[in-house]
Amino acid sequence: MANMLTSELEGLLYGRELDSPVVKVVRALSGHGAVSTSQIARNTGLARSTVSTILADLKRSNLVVEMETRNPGPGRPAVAHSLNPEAGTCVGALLDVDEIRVIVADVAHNVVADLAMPVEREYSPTKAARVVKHAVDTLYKEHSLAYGSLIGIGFALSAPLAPDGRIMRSSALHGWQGIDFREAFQPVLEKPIFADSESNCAALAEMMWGAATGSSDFVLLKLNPTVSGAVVIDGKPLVGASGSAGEMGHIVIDPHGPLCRCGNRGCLELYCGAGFVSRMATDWLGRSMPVSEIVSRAIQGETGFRRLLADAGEAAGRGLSMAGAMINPPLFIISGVLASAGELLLAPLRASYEKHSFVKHEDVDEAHYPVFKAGKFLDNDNCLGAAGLVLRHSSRLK
Amino acid sequence: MANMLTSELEGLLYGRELDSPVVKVVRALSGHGAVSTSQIARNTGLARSTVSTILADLKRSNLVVEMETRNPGPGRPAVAHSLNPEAGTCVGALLDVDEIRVIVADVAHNVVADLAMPVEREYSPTKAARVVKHAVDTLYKEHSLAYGSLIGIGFALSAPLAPDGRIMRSSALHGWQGIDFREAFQPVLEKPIFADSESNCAALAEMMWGAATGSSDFVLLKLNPTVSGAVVIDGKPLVGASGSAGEMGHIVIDPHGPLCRCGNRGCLELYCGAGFVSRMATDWLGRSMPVSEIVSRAIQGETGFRRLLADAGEAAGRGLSMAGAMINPPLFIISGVLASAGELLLAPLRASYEKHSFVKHEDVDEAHYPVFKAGKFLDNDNCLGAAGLVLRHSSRLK
DNA sequence: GATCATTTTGTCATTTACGACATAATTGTC
DNA sequence: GACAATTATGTCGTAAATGACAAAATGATC
Repeated sequence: MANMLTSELEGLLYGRELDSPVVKVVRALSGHGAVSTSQIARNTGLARSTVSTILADLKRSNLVVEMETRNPGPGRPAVAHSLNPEAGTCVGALLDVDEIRVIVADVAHNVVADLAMPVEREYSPTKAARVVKHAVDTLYKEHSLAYGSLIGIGFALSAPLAPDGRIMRSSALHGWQGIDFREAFQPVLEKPIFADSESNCAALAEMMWGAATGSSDFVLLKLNPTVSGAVVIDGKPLVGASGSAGEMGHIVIDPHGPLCRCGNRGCLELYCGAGFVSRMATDWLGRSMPVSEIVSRAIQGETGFRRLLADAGEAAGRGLSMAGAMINPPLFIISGVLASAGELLLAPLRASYEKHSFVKHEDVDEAHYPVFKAGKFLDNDNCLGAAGLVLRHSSRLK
Repeated sequence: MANMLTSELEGLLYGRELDSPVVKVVRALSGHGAVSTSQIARNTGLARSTVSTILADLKRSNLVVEMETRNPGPGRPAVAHSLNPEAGTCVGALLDVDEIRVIVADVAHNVVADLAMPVEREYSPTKAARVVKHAVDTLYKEHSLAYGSLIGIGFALSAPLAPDGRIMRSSALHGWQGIDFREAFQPVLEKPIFADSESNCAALAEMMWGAATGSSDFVLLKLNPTVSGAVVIDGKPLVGASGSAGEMGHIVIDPHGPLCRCGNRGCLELYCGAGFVSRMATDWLGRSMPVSEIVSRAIQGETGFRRLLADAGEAAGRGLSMAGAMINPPLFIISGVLASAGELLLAPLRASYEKHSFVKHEDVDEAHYPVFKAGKFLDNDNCLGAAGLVLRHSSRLK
């Protein structure tokens, strides 16, 4: 049964244009939880009648189920639709420096299973493919899921992926340069695969279910030990000529600054990454302290730690002011560990952005001035987004 | 006769969706000179049959004419199509600080007439509309063109224009903040009007007829007394929340640097604008010298002037490395007065970009590394692009 | 010089998305 | 409780874009 549904779903999703009406509708459904026909029509720009017939097809195939909802205002109450969780499962896999993490989600994007595996550094693509395959097999067996229900696997890569599907050099995935991702992973996994950079996946997660819901243009900045980011234009994360769009952590803000792991001097990462905060804390305390503890101490009111976060926010704001000048997005999402500090980070960040920006707050009315928000996901944004690639099936491995 | 054609053209162009097949075809035709049916199909992504029928319509209305061409390889020779220059005229108008410039071009984008008028600073929108109207009337009379053949007027603004059509504060067009561009200009001109920022128009010109022909993703940097720029993604120049996307001249590269006219410190403009070059030359010579002369002296081999241009290139490269990190475009176009120095500017610029970039040349193969080119238009790029808005009719005043 | 491969072009039946209409289900008001 | 107002939904004819087919016009090959 589930198998039949899955093959139908595959037929409906793949083999189609990347922006065909069907895909748009599924995309809209995969975003918000329960949506009515007319809402989908408004969101996608399609005609109501088109959405209506498509939904009828999807319901006939049991891929979409109805849910009853209340309407606040007058008028006929809307029928809420959502993807049938039983229709299939997706996998999201993160390939990080020293860790491979796999999550299983149903079509409605509820996380069903989660498995993080440490791996020795400098692992090979072949190794990675085998590890993922094994993890998926294990998880499906453990949770008694049918492997046939798996409709696709999305990958979040800690390396740039060029538009042609080739992996570019990165410090995280060593020796992968020049490898064709599809060729390396497709044979082992025997399912449709999708991939994007780790930070683009994170942006996708925030756009579909997080702080950027409903926004199609925003810039994401992730403040972890490494600082990365993504630029989303018109609902699509920018890829770039070599797949490295959004790498804001390595904007050089001081050519005479300290040396960065990337080989340049004075990269933004050195001034607003989690590494900066923990290094400063160590200097101050004489001992090391986990970043999460630094943040919670700051929240509890310890001024020293607050100042550290403010300094990081100041630098981040300066970095984002550059994005503001070039891209001028209506929304900035700040995520990563440091973002859990909330306003302690955001307030100085906003002030610094304003200070270093060309467009001042008074130059424009409120509606035209960018909004700064903390991200919703702190831990598994990239895995979640990778799973999201499958249903959204926006990625570059056809 | 011309009038009949024009009204037909208007009917075909306006009243349609902004990306309807007809508009796409006209757009393709307005770009390259002579294109075959199948080439248009490939460029636009439309089916050959669609293009075929549309072209038939356009030919019947005399808006498109055939030209014979040779084919190099085997196969049936292609029939080249191009817009009929007699079908109508477009106007491009630049509203600058102390100058209003108007050009008239035919539908094939040959410039028919050109008129630059100095105006006193801080002129009002009403004044501007009247001046443009008067200039257009004069030019059409002088060149014995029928006013009825005018199908639309495009404006290049020296101010940000928000997506909703409202003008934001700028140092060039004083007191225009909050004005609805359409409301202010439409009544006076009685023709379809279009508008975009000056630098976005310049980018459009480079994309349609200049150094970025065929590219749909690139970053433009204009090195004039003011330094501006544009970011083109997917064939569309970014607008931004308040219309100030691409304002790269005011990225702060040194928070403790000298004060900039915009009120910040250490903006990029101060290190790579034409103002920087002329200021340094004045210091050195003890007298002022026009930038154009500085450039030609440098070309003739005078090392002092060469060094000045190299310094500007160095700074520009550093600025562009930030665009590289965020956007990672495959192409950078450098235009403005300084770009006439050619490799004297570009060589140090490339070196500096490479030095300050995260993605090094050796990290990727040639195909994934960005190309740096000088722009094709030095003087009237913005006017030309403004006229281009009309046929492309991509702009935000519906 | 005939044949093949190649590329372009136009036509036509099929598919597809849309706009218009009619209908359904609720809230608020008199 | 009836009626207007409002909003959502489904159906159907129409317009439009497409894919498949057939034909045309060349260069290359034997």
